[in-house]
Amino acid sequence: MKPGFSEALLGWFDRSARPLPWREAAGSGYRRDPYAVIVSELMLQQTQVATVIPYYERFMARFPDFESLAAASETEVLKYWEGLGYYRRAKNLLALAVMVVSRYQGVLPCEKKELLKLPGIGPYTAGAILSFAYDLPEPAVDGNVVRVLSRLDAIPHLQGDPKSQRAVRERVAALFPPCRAGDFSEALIELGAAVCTPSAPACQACPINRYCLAFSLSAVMDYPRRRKDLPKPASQLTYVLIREGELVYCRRRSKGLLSGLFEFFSLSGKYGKQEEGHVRPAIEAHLGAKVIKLDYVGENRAVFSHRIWEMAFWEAEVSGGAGLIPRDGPDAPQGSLLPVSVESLAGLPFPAFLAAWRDDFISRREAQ
DNA sequence: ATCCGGTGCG
DNA sequence: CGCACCGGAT
Repeated sequence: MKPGFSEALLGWFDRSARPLPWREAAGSGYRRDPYAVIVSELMLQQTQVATVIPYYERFMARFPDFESLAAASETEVLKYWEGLGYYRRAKNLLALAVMVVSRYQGVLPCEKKELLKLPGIGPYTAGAILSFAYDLPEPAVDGNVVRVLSRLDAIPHLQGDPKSQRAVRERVAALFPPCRAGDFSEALIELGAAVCTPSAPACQACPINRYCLAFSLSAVMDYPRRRKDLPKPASQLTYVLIREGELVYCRRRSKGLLSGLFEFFSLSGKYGKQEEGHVRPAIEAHLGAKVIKLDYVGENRAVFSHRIWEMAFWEAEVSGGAGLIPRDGPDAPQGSLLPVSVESLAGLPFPAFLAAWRDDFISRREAQ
């Protein structure tokens, strides 16, 4: 690399870095608080900065350190994660806090090998912790950095490809300046997020464009190569928000997609406005209760990384169901419905596409 | 409608 | 190494 590269990047970072809540200086010898780095980096996996900011603020106010988080219930942690997606990250974060408190006396290790043993910590996040918190010259290679380096060297890396990630890690390791490792690491990511963006890079404003091979070849958009996404199979289902008096029947998904989150009663198959004649007997058969009132609410789609759900929403009022429902508490196995009071409904974690409906339902009940 | 993205498992 | 895992921005 020509001389002046890291100076140009760091100078731009000093002028332009956004003042993000997790970039506050830490006390006590760390560049940044390791706990704050973990929370923000777990949230930032697969998720945009603007989305994360309010979640981070609420989470850190409620769980300010490993100890407070380790003592929390999974349901409460998921509630603070509600709407952020990829809920396994929240469960990993809780498990990590428990391990840090029980096995490391509340102090995060500062060795890559140890960090990689913790749940939710892979090569990127380990590098981010080591460079952001401990100021060590460990590469933190995320999608931004792969893109920046792919363009800088005009190497057609394949996004998400482990071989490309490894190659970029080695390249970044060789680029570290003699000091300011943490700032350098963050600057590469910041540049990818703010300047060297995927579809509309601001090359004219880029502080390192004179070092960029793809720019000099007028071929920036050729790098990196995008992985072609697989087709997403669609499935159809029907959700029914069943109310009996001041109770709503919910269940908790125990594995796979959205596991740990709550949902309403569901049927496979999408039954729309015209198919009340199928929905009503299905509810009555499952609950052993009489449906007093049944309203079609609408339809919705949930697009996941690998599949699509096409859904119809109904609301039902029943009587005579409560005696037949096992009252197993919040960790009841998947499939068994439990009655939840309308007041406590807002405190349970639901996937985003149901949370909006739930909140609308609650405000309609309050308006009465 | 399309684009974007780390970790962990088998 | 392919696939499972979400939601918001554009």
